[in-house]
Amino acid sequence: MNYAPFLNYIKNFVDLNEKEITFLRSYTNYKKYFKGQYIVQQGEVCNHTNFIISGCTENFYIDQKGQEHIVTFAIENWWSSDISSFITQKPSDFNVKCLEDTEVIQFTCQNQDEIFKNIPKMETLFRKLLEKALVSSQKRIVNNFSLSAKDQYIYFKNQYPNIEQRVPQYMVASYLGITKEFLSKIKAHLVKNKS
Amino acid sequence: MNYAPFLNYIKNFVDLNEKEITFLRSYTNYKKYFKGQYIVQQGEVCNHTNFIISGCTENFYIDQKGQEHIVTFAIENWWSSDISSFITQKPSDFNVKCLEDTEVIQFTCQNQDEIFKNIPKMETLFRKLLEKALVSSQKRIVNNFSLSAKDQYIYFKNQYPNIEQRVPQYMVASYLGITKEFLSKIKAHLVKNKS
DNA sequence: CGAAAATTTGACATGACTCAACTGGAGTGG
DNA sequence: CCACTCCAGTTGAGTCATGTCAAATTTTCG
Repeated sequence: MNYAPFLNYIKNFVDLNEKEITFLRSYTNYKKYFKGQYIVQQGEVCNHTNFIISGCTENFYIDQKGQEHIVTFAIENWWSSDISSFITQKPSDFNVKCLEDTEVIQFTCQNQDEIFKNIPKMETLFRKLLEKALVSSQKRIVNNFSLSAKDQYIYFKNQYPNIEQRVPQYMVASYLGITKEFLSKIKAHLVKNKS
Repeated sequence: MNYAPFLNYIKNFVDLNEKEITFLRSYTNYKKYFKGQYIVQQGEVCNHTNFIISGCTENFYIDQKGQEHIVTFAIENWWSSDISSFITQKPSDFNVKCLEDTEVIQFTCQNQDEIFKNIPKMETLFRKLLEKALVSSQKRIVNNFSLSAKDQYIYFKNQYPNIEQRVPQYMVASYLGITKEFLSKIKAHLVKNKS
């Protein structure tokens, strides 16, 4: 079990003393998932928020037509859960699935409340994380408005340079909301006209 | 000046005692804007978060091609600001403009910090609001993936029944990310095939 | 090596956009 | 009260970005 990356991450934002760290440890736990395993399954309640120590997850759903859509990826030092299900404790509309063997630090909804009650700094941290997540979610909507599929792909590559090599291309297409065939054509076009 | 709706709103989530209410009042202020007035202008820092007592605002930006895109509307009991600029205190990419005469309760970034420091319940409230905002932002991305323009329009009408009558149709189109002409055609089609 | 999965390519289809012309109210001023 | 303009909305013809489907090719991995 490998707890240090989690504490290092937190240290970037707030300072915790020994007692707080001990508390935090006792209200979180380590878990290892294997490639292909589901952390959350559509229809089940998402019981944990997960901080990724190593590995990679996708968050996707299946729509009425049976088509799969990837909403987010998450890698080391990111958070992964279905926040909607987690906060309401109602069945999730999404799946969270491991694309690689994945180690996480996780906590339940009740434990999150305990942590926030006992370490208010942690609530401040989470509020700020949520602010940032909201900004980047809005940014994605804005890009959808203004950018062609090609430009959205370029934006994605710049913003998440580490992800493209780790996931198959058809998943990138799904994340961008386009077909795998069309992404393939975009890439062919980029190779021809640039570099 | 009309402060009660703000307190009523807060009372839905947390209980504040007299002292806390007094504190809150002294760290927020009331302001009235007129129809057409800008609360935030693209390029300026968004100094305030605004809670709308009465009226209606739009949050929009102008893209490279000079085209206007509405990102959000806000009406009574909603929050209105450019959160990205507010939290970073950097120039905003968006405009916030009043579509009607609009009364708000507002506070600055520093005052928000003071409020959270002195009334931790308020930070909890904001964390929860941010969670919900993030969920609905993600929901919009998901709808973009799965729904045709027509179905997105239907969804919009159901979710925001109060807004459509208050803003012109071309703004609804902009919010949905489609052209006004196409929305007009969608509506004609809906009238013919249903009702 | 062989099978399955992922990617590429091409022909064709379609949802949504563009542009331009038209309709119909809502002022505004004479 | 009419004539004029302005703005929002409608309609239609043509176009373009992206999707669909199917076949061919490449990569991955047991």
